[in-house]
Amino acid sequence: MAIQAVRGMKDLLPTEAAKWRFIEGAAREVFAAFGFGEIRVPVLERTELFARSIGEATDIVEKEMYTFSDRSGDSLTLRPEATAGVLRAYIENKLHGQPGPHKLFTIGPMFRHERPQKGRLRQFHQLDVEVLDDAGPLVDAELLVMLTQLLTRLGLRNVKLMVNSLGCPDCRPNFRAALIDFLDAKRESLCEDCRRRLDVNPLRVLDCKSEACQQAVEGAPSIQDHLCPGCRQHFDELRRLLALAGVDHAVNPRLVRGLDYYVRTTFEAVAGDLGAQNAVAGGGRYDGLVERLGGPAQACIGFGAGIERLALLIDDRPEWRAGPDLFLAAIGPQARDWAFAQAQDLRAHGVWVEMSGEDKSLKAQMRRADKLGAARVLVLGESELAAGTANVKDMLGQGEQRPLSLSDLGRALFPRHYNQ
RNA sequence: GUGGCUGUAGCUCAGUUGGUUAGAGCGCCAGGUUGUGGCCCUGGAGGCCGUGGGUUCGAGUCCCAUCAGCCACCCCA
Repeated sequence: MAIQAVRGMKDLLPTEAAKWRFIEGAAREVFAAFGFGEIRVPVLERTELFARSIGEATDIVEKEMYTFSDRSGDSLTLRPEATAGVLRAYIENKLHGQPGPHKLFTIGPMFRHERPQKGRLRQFHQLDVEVLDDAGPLVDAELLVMLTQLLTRLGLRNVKLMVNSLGCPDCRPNFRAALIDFLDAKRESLCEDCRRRLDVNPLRVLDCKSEACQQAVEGAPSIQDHLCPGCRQHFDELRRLLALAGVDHAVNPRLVRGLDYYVRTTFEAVAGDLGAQNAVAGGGRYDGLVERLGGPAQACIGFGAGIERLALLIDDRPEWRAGPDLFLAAIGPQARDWAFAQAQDLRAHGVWVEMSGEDKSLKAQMRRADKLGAARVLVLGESELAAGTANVKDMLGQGEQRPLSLSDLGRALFPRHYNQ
């Protein structure tokens, strides 16, 4: 029995990888325009880092992390998200000593032991963006503009941006208390999960999918009515700036986040045609986190976007399947030797060349060239070799052929490649 | 972690109430003029019917277990 990939871990084949390069390339360009620098951090961190940042009581930390002891007995964890590691690196390398704000992005795999389904894998990949040491609503707005530009660049329509404010340590407790008061009276009509949530994380009851809960939640107090003046002003300013930048969005007072560290601005980009796992990007402000991880008190904001989920929304493009620039169809040992040597020279100039690895009939070689999607084929036999001239066939059009001197083939066919 | 559906050729799938050598389309290979692809025709290769047990004279078809995939719950990107 052949060995299979670990559950929830997927191979990325060349065609799919091309799509990923497109996504990552677009992200790099957009992020660069907003002044973000790349940071690469380890995939393994000390378990404690995530317990402290994400929150002990979250599902992620409680039951979804890949945690193990290494050979020296340290408890390590494959990162379930990127922010904690980036902040650790930020603090450890004392980047906070430099004048801020610091804009960082990273791209890579995350790991969560969940049951796989559409848009959800155990190893998945995120584009992750963080702005450190900036409290203002202007950065919040810029981050959302950047996300919007990225989605546009990727050709994604039918993605909705939802924003909310979660309040801060000053005002959230009030809201929380009001919410618990309200829900407690309806405890009986809540689903089993939500009765548990009521004690652990009452905000989550708000976005429960069960109909009973949706009804019960009808008329519940809204965080939007409980924001303290500071949070209120922050949120209003954010919305004003979003309007100025022309960013379409909706305020969703029930939008909550699964990680404990979020405060104030939170947001989520939701794709209409993705099924149940429809959040394609999500993030928010985490002002107290750097301090909690042992750094200075600095306000920060960031978001993560799921590459797999973005990829599900993007159709293949023909340019990702482009074929060789030239196929060398050689007949006979001498022609094959010449073609072999010529191929290496063309490649040294950056031309994509293919030739048949075996001594096949010309017909077979032509078929091969066609299958590969070669733009042109050079037909080369003993007589052409002797004459120093061979036909080049255009495979993309009607198949016209024209004779070409073999002595400066590369320069004649690919002047751009040869003139630099 | 819970529930439902699915697992037959490289891919997409047929496979009658359990009954001989398991099929199709696409793809692949070769040929259809001696040195020219795409369309067409002919031939060919390729399956421990996910895996392990069981029932039966006989299992791709039935039962159990297991693994994997999909979808949903949950959670989230």
